Amino acid sequence: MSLPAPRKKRRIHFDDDEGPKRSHSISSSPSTPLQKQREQLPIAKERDALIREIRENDVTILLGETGSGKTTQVPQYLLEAGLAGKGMIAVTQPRRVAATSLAARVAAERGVKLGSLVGYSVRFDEICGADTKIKYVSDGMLVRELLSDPLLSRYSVIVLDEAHERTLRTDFLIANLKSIQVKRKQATDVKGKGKCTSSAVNPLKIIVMSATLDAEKFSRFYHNARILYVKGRQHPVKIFYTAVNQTDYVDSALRTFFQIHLDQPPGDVLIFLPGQEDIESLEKSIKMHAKRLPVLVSLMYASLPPSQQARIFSATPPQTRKCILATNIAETSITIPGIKYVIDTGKSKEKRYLSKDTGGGFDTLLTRDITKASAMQRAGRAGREGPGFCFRLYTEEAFNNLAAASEPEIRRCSLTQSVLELKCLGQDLETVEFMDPPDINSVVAALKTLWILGALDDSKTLTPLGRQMASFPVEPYLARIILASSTHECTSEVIDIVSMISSSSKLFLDISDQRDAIASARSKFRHPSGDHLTILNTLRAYQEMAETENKSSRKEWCKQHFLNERTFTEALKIRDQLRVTCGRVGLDWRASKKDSEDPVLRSFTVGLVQQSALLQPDGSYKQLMGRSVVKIHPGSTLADKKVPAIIFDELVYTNQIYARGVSSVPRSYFNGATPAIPNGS
DNA sequence: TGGGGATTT
Repeated sequence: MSLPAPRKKRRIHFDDDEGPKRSHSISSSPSTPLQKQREQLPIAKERDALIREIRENDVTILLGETGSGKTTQVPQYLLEAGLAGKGMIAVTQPRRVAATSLAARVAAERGVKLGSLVGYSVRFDEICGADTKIKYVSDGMLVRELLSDPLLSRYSVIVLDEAHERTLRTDFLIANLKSIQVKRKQATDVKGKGKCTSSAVNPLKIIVMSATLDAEKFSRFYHNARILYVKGRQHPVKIFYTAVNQTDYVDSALRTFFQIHLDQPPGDVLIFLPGQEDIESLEKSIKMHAKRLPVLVSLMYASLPPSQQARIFSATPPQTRKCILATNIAETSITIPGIKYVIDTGKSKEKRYLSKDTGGGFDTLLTRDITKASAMQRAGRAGREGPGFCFRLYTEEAFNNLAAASEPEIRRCSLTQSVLELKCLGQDLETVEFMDPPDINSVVAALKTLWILGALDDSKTLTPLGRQMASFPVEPYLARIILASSTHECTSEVIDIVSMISSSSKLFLDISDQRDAIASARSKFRHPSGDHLTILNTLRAYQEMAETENKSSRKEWCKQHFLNERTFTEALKIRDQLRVTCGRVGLDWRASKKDSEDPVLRSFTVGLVQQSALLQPDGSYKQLMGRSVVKIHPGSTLADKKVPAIIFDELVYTNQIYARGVSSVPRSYFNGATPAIPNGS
């Protein structure tokens, strides 16, 4: 290791600052009755004013600091005030785990069984009944509901929580709810005059809840809707900045950690870093310098094996300080108890989709400065259980120059799926009023992709094929592959692979210093054509093993092969869902050409025609549709192989443009794969 | 030779 031991004279100097303070709710003592706890929440004082405002206005913006209790209390206030009427109250959340745990909490507060008065609905998991009035839902779930019920008529109030996160799906809902509210108002007016007796369409109330100062923007979008503020309940977090800019944030983090470790009272430390590589490097440095002063180092990032993730929750032994090195997974998704000190490098990795008019576009993954909102969120992690400290490895001036909030996803993501969903609702992304309009190039790229996939015709009209594609809960290109498998009679195999690809957890675990062992453990699954059929082999091996083995041996088998069992369990749920959808659109999911790989690869080529490249005379791969030279990702079974043509699941630009999820196909498969393939170029 | 984080009738 090249990092020198931290020495006194090279201490990093932090300026003391009385500025931004932020922290989180005090967890209530378990002996207090739930009703008492409810009354003590900061929002309880505002109850009557809140109900009055919401009753009088169609849209309300609620700016509530963390710990105010808005997410659990507002729906109950609405219910108690009779504002739900005959309909339901929906509360959207960007993350499924939030939706399920909030529902459980609110059910407990009301003393009812989960799934009766209070329920939740997320993918694969719904606990609701005929008497459910408050329903916590993932934002994606409500988008899907919109496709079958364009007026969302079951709901009388829709609460969009965590709106400041600006997920693609929340923005999609914000835009649609605005026009739904108008339509439902018109329907109610007409009904009131006795001209309509059919449906029971009731007016819709919208409540947008946000934790940052974006409230004005939400208000402007909804005709200057009233903004209500609710204070949070927080422990103070003292913020420190560096006196000068740091050039090496990993080295700065190391020095700062030891300054805390040597000089400061007990308390665990959480260090925010951009990615796995920095985390592993800092882990080595800390361990090397911590010989005499015990430190328990644990790591936290999404692709870390679950068994190692669990370590961050273990109790810290006496006389030891726990130090957690994490990506921004610890910013919102995971709460770690016992943190008193936060070290913030001010960096994170950000994925951004670059649409190219020449091809399918690609994702970039670059280390960037965080936003002010993110910096405040990180600092808040030090004050959950008591007063805390946050050391920012940048100057106060640098903080002041950070962007207030990150760009909404609608300006960073591929819009292919959203355009298809809007087409199903009879709308166009070009004309729908969004809070932040998408980049026109992204819209054009999405339209082009959908046209190439056959979802839209030459006049941008939704085709029957496109409607079928939209009914599958996977990305349009994967839906196209499933539909193509019907022609090639291999839907069974294709659905197996598509389920694995669309699982959110990575199948192949990676531990940097065990790469050789990993490669040999997995070699038996390897298929010569590449990653798609290798995934199929792996799934088949898992299922064969799972038929006879119990839970702990299954876990052991996955560990031996460095595979993530969560990927299999999630994929099997997705597969069930896809099989049901196949039945609904008239596909036979049992169709199989046993052990014949050609039909499978032919089906994939239909959906991946935009994600393909041809071998050039100089040995490089160049996009079939597009001008970029791409390299096969080192993690692929085809890395370093030269084959005439490849198809791939995605392109990621880091240092080079890498193709991931790669298979080799004959060039002839591209002939007539879709009507859109340019001749001979 | 390399992987921020969510999510889908």
